[in-house]
Amino acid sequence: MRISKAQAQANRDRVLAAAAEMFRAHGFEGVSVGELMSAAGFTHGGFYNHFGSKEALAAEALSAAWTQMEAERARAADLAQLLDGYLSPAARGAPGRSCPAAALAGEVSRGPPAVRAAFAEGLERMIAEVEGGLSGESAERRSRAVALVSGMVGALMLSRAVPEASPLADELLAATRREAKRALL
Amino acid sequence: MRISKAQAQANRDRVLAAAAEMFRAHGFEGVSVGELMSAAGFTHGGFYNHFGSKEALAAEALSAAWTQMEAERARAADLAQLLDGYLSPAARGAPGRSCPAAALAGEVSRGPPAVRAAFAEGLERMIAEVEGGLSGESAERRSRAVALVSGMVGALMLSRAVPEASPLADELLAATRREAKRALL
DNA sequence: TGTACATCAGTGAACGCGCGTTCACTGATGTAC
DNA sequence: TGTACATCAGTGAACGCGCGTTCACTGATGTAC
Repeated sequence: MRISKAQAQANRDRVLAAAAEMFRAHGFEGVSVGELMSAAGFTHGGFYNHFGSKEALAAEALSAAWTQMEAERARAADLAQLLDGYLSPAARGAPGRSCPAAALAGEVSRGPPAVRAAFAEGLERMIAEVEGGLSGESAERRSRAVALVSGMVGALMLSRAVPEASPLADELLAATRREAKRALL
Repeated sequence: MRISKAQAQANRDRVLAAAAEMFRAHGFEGVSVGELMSAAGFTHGGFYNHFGSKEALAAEALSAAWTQMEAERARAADLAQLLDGYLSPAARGAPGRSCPAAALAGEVSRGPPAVRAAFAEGLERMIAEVEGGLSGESAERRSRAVALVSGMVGALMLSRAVPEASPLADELLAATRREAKRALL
C-alpha cells in the first residue's frame, strides 16, 4: 500500500534514528538490515526504497549520530561539565546514545571512504568545540584540543573493553577526567 | 597423515601468530577461520584440532598480540621514545603489528568475557610500563599513566579512522606526542 | 630391536544458518485530464 | 470537483553466498608387547 510523502519521510527518519543508535550499541556488523527495519517497525524488504545499501546507511547514520551528540554537548555549560558527562559511568553504559567515535572508530578504520569522511567531519566539530572551551594561545589551543579529544575517546573505549564493573573500568574514566581538568587550570 | 608432536605444536603456533596479526589488521569478524588457516598454510578443517572455537582463538590471539607488543616496547629506551614509536605513521600503517588495544578495543567491548579479560590483562601491563617511565609521587603517577595510555590508544585509533593521508590523521598523532611530552617534563 | 595396532593432525566435502539484496505483488496516494 | 491511471512504500518469499563447525577419511607417528 502506497503511503503519503510525509509519512514515507517520517518512516525513513525512524529507520535512520534506529540505525544511529543500534550501530553505536552493537557495531555496523553487529546489526542486520532485518533487525534494523524490525526495530523501526517495518519488514526488511522496504529498506531499499530508502537507502541504496547497508553501507550507504552506515555513513548517513554516523552523521546522524554525530548531530545527535552535538545537541547533547550543547547542554554542558563549560569544558569541565562536558568532560564529566562524556566520561561518566552513564555514558559508558549507554553506547547507543553517546559518542560515535568511542563506539565505532575501530570499524570505521576498516570501512569505506564515505564512512570515514562522515566520521572525520563529526570529529572535527568535536575538536572545534573542545578548543572553544580552552584558554591560551591559538596554535597551542588546537594541539591541546586534539590531544584532549584523543584522551576522552580512548578512555571511554578502553573503559568499555575492560571487564564490566572492574576497578580498571572506573579508573580509566576517572584518570582522564582528573588529568584533563588539571591541564585546564 | 599424522604429524610429530613437535611439528603439531609448531603448526599451532603458526596459526596463532597469523591470528594475532590478522585479527589486529582486519578485526575478529573481518577474518574467517578459512582465511586464517590458509594464511598459516593449512586447510580449514584442521582448525578444531588446535582450538575449541574461533572465539577461544580470539582470546588466545589477543594475549599473543600483547606479548608481542611488549617485546616491541622493550626496545624503547625511555617514555619519549616509546611515545614516538607508538604514535608514528609507521605504527598507524601497520595495525597488524602494533597495539592490540588501538586495533581491537571496539570489538572487544562487544565481545565475550574471556576476550575482555585477556584485553584487560595486557592493558594493565602497558599501564604499568608507562607508569614506570614517569617521575613524581606514586598515586599521582598511576593516574597520569592511565590517562596517558588512554590518550595514546585514542590518538592511534582516531588517526586510523579518519581518511588516509588527511592532515587530521597526522595531527592526531602529533598532538598527543607533543602534549604528552610536555606533561613529562 | 622389531612388529602390530591405536592415535590423531591434516584434508576436503558437507551441514545448517544468517546475511544483504532482489523481486513480484498490493493497494493507497499522487497526478493528468 | 470527479474519474482513470500511474506511481511507489511496504510486504514477505526467494536468491546466492560466506560463515563456523562437523565429519569420514588418510596415513605417518606413537605405543604396547
